[in-house]
Amino acid sequence: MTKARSTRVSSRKHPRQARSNALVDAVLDAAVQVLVSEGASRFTTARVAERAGVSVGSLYQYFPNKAAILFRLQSDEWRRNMALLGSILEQDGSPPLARARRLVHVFVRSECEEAPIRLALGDAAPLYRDAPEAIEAHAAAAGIVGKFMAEVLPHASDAERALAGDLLETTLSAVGSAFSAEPRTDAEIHGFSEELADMLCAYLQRKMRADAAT
Amino acid sequence: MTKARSTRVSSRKHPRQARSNALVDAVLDAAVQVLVSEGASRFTTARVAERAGVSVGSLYQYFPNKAAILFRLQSDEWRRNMALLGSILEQDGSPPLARARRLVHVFVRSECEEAPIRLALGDAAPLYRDAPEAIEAHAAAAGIVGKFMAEVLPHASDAERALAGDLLETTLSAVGSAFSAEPRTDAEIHGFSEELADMLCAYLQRKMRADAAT
DNA sequence: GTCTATAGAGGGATAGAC
DNA sequence: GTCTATCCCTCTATAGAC
Repeated sequence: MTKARSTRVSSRKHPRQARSNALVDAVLDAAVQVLVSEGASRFTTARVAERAGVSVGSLYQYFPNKAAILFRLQSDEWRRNMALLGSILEQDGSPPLARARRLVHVFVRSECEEAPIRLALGDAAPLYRDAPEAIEAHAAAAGIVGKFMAEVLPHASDAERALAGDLLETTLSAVGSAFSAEPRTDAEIHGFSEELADMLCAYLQRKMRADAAT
Repeated sequence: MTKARSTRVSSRKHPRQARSNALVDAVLDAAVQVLVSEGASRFTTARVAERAGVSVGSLYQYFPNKAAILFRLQSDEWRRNMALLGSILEQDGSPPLARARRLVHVFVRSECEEAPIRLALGDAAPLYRDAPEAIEAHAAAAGIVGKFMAEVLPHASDAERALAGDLLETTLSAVGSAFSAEPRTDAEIHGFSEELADMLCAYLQRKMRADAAT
């Protein structure tokens, strides 16, 4: 039993990247707890170790330094978002705009659920934007989105598709993140998602009309 | 003469909020220099004072603590963005969608120019999101955008207008910020702005059609 | 493998001289 | 008003016992 008191923070779906050490899991869970409950500036190795019920010494045997813990948390989040993106956008069968709309709803809701950790992580982690994992994640996303765009705009040039896909990806990610920065009710989430989906679909439909008129 | 070497960083338009102390200006300029050249984690009162050519003691006579310096930088940025928003969106004469498009171009370019400072500031400032100045800035923005929306969607309900306006504001701000996180060429800035403007206009036009069919 | 104890560095803020 | 010197605290990371 961990010391986890009342605050349910890590929704505990995501059964943690297969086969790790129990201590590593404890540290990562504790890291999330500390980040959310104490804030980024009070995120220290000592506090994480204490909350995890292990000693700093042990912690440092599995993580070379503090940044490595934060980085691992960030990587996990990237992986989850990739999985989400792929699983929804690649469902053949339903029409493209329906898939896009569904993605918006699921993604925005997911962002809201993980907002506390995401915000604290953003404060604590001076952006791993250039890390290989980040490049890789972004490439994967671009691939999935690219496939989607090819389906939607079959006659457009690669450059046009890339630009449009980039705009969609950036918008979904940035707007979802900004919206979830404040606590939201279910109704707010639904209403805003619907409106955001409207915007993206209006844009896509305009593009599709132009593409069809080739 | 300051020690400022080669890097031109603060575009030195914005003649610094009327009537301040020279020392305050020196500190704020130095703060930007340190933030951009050394990064958020190395932003210390000692370094700022050194770069400004004053002592820490003097610095602390004008700023109660380190956070106050960062906060002042942040406030200044909010003010500038408000001025930009108002000056473009409230130009009567040109049609609404043209103003919106122009706003996108100017705003994205502005964001790119100030990206280094904005990024570093974001890393350094554990969220001023709830500060009165932030609330105030956001309220001012909502007012300007609200007026614009009233012009564009005269028959819509207040709630509908608020939702649409909120989406536009959030999108412009969040997407502009995300886009400018990486260095961009002039061509990239122009192309992306045009595409973003297309998206926002496609959304607005759909809304306007629905509004006209009341 | 895991612990305790601590070295070692850095930085925020202030006291008191000038 | 401005400076120098320094206090005190926090934190990372490791050394060495068990």
